[in-house]
Amino acid sequence: MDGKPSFPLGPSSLTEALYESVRKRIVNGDIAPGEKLTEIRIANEYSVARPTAKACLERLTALGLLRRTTHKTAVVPKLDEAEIRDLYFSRETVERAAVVALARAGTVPPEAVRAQAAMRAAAGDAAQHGSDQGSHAGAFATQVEADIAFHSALVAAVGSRRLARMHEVILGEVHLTMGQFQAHRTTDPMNVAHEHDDILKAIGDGDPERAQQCLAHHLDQAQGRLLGQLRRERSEEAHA
Amino acid sequence: MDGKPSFPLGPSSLTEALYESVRKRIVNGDIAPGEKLTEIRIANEYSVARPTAKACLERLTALGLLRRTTHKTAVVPKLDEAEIRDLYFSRETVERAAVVALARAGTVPPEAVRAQAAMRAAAGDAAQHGSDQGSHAGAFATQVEADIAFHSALVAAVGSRRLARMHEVILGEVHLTMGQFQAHRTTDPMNVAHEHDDILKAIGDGDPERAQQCLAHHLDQAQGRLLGQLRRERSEEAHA
DNA sequence: TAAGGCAAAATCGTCAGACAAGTATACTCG
DNA sequence: CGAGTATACTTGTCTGACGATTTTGCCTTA
Repeated sequence: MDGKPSFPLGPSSLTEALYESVRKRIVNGDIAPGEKLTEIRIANEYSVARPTAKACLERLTALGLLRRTTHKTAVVPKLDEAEIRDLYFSRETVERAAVVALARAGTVPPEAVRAQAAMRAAAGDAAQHGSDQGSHAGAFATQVEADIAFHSALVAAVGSRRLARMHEVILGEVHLTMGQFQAHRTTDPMNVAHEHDDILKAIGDGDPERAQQCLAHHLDQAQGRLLGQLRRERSEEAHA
Repeated sequence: MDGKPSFPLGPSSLTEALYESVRKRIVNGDIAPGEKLTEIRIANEYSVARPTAKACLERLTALGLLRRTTHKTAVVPKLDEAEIRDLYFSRETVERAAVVALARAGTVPPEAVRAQAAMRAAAGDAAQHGSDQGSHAGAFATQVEADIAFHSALVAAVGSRRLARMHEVILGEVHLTMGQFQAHRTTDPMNVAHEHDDILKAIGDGDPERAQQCLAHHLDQAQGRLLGQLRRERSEEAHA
């Protein structure tokens, strides 16, 4: 490493830091949907060896954040309507199993409560800076992270390593769509926070049926916002 | 490649063939539970470059067939009771979603029917060669493959790429436990075939509730056989 | 002008060889 | 026997290279 890397890596292990950095850039739209991501580009931008860049791309591909087939350049996907539906169907499969298990145990995960508090704080920030576009973007990113953290915490709290791994397989795409479509902007963040509260309450009350209903409603709403935004973008393209 | 590889690779792409070969050796016990699997060993046994061996091990690790952490040698896992329970919990999460979706559509997957026929044929072979240990092992392996194919076909028939990917994450371990514990031997293969028939019938009848009950029963039975075998092995070890 | 073909460039797949870092094993000493 | 140290082994990452595949650009033809 004799060059000055464009995206400096921190003190943690190289491949881990590389993966995290590229992942973040994909999720936040810095590397845009449809954009090609070559091993050589990553190797140059981060001053790492090409095999290291390759491993990074392979990992991102395995987690749905990139699409890549043999002998072709990786590309950041943009999900269409059918894919969003499939994503949310699969998401619900995993997360329903999680909330049902938690409700049966009557176990409210502290991490989910913490993520919910972070979500409320971010929602408050968003309302406060409504007229300040720069801080608005920051608060929005925090909302997304808190939302992801909430759902991840629910799944993680079940204590099933395999359920968590299956969740991870789709979480990249979930995160990607939230970044790409920014559909969160089309609703009051407090609505999302209320839906989370409903889920937590049903879990705490030991009511598996209600827990899964609240979750299904919440995910339906989220999916609906994404699909609405997708249709808006498609209609804007048709007029351009 | 100037040496003669110990395990010759076919005409398909190198990394794919390597992965398949090592995966099969792990599943059939040729590379035994607890056994360490170094990059250097794979590179030598297959006459490939070490990075190629590394990529193979990483892929097997991602799919649960190996355990590997940073700076340590990969090892074939042997699942304990808690892990088998977790595996079957997660398996049921995915497969229940699949049979419910299929039953709602009243769609019996032709591939599942085909796998079921293969299973019956293998069960017939097992009964016929009951006293011939060599062919018995072959028929057993075919039963396992047919069983896996049946369940995979159910999930694949939903047409959800993400559900299939989540299933794949656990399928390696499912396959691994079946090979390691050979618990299939502790029941008449026709019992398994009947349980598959029940699932298919419920799907064909468009009865989601019955489909998931039949599946749950089937997986409970399978899990019970595995746990029974695990306890038998543990008690044999205690006496050795 | 548009389409097709071909050559060059770009990218990916895999390799050999090497050095650094981390872990495991063996040996020695108290 | 246990602890510490040295050595061996393995993994992480790199450089440089060759071969294979895909993409791009240019030229020719209809």
